[in-house]
Amino acid sequence: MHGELLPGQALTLRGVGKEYDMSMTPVREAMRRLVAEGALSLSSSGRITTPELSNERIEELAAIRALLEPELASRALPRAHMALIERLEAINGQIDQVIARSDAVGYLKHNLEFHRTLYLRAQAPAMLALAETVWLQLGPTMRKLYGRLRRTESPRNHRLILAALKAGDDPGLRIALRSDVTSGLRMLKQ
Amino acid sequence: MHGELLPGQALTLRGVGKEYDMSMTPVREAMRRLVAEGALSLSSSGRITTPELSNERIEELAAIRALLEPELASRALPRAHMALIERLEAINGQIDQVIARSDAVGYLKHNLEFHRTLYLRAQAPAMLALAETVWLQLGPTMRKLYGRLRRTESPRNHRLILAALKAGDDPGLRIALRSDVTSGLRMLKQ
DNA sequence: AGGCTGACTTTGTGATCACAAATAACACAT
DNA sequence: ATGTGTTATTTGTGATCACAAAGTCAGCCT
Repeated sequence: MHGELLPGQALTLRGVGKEYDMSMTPVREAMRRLVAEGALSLSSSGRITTPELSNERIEELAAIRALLEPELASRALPRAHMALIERLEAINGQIDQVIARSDAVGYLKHNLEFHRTLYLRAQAPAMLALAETVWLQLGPTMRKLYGRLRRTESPRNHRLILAALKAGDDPGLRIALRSDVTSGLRMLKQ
Repeated sequence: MHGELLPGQALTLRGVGKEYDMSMTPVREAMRRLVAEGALSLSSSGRITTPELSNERIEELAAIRALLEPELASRALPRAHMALIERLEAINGQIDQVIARSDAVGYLKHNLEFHRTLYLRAQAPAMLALAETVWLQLGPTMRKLYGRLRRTESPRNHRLILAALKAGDDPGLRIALRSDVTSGLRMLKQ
């Protein structure tokens, strides 16, 4: 999810098992789970790698984000008090620092933390779980294409989100989210 | 997904393994996958059962369906030729027969087949996978509450969907889908 | 130099086992 | 009859193993 792994990276049961000092069995269960969620892909011969997404798949996943995340934000809006907004602003500050260091993994991590912090207020666990599934699928690809992201865009969109939250402006919030989610991913294709 | 299992039903690794004549290991992998998708729930002690959904969860899952499925139908619309519409009409005929027999599992199966047949044309595999995840979570609950479903509603909504498909009416199609998806599930809460 | 065949290694699969935790069953006392 | 303590059984967990398929690599031939 945070882009620690690049697309196409192979993972072996014994290798990961040794890395975390456990046997193959629990690793298998975890891998199978991640394959089921689309976070890892399983070749016909059983080999497991991080997925290499086609442009069409990237666009589709972006469309799903654009569908789910404005809804999550909208549901969080009535419950978004000042304490939450302040926490989001703090996370935004961390994002600025991470961008300054051009730390791709840190950027992905804090950016997702911003979104998750907001969505947790939506009281919609199933919807949030679907969104996280999508993030998981995009992680390696976003890391690989981090250099192409217009990193100046993201903080601006986040500020628009915060402004809409403060104003209680639901349509504005939905638009800000859609544009935050798709502006980042528009850069990724090709 | 088809409601063969009722909510709260317990499943054991050894039991399912014996049923399908295999050892615990592959059963464990399958169960873990289904737990990850929300199709089964894992108690704190590791026991596995089909989920018993709260009213809030049912509403949330219905909201997700209402978000995803109109989008899938809309994407299928430009590619929906007469052959597809005829297949959907045939499935609708089977649904009528199944309702006459009050066959809950058959109803769920054919109803989902109707939706999946349409959505396959959307060329959006990730979005369809998310929709199927939701269906999987709802299966046992829909079966349990099948008696409460207004079974006369569903064929009418399906006819509205088919009419919108024939007319190439995108807004009408989206509305028909939203109402098909939510009218069924509105009955489920309490 | 390039491609092919062979042997060797890596890897996932399914099965089985020991173990501990949790559940179920049961007997007993009140 | 009901609650309680103990015993027996069921159950998931993690580890290990044999096996077959897949992948890798070296050496040889053309």
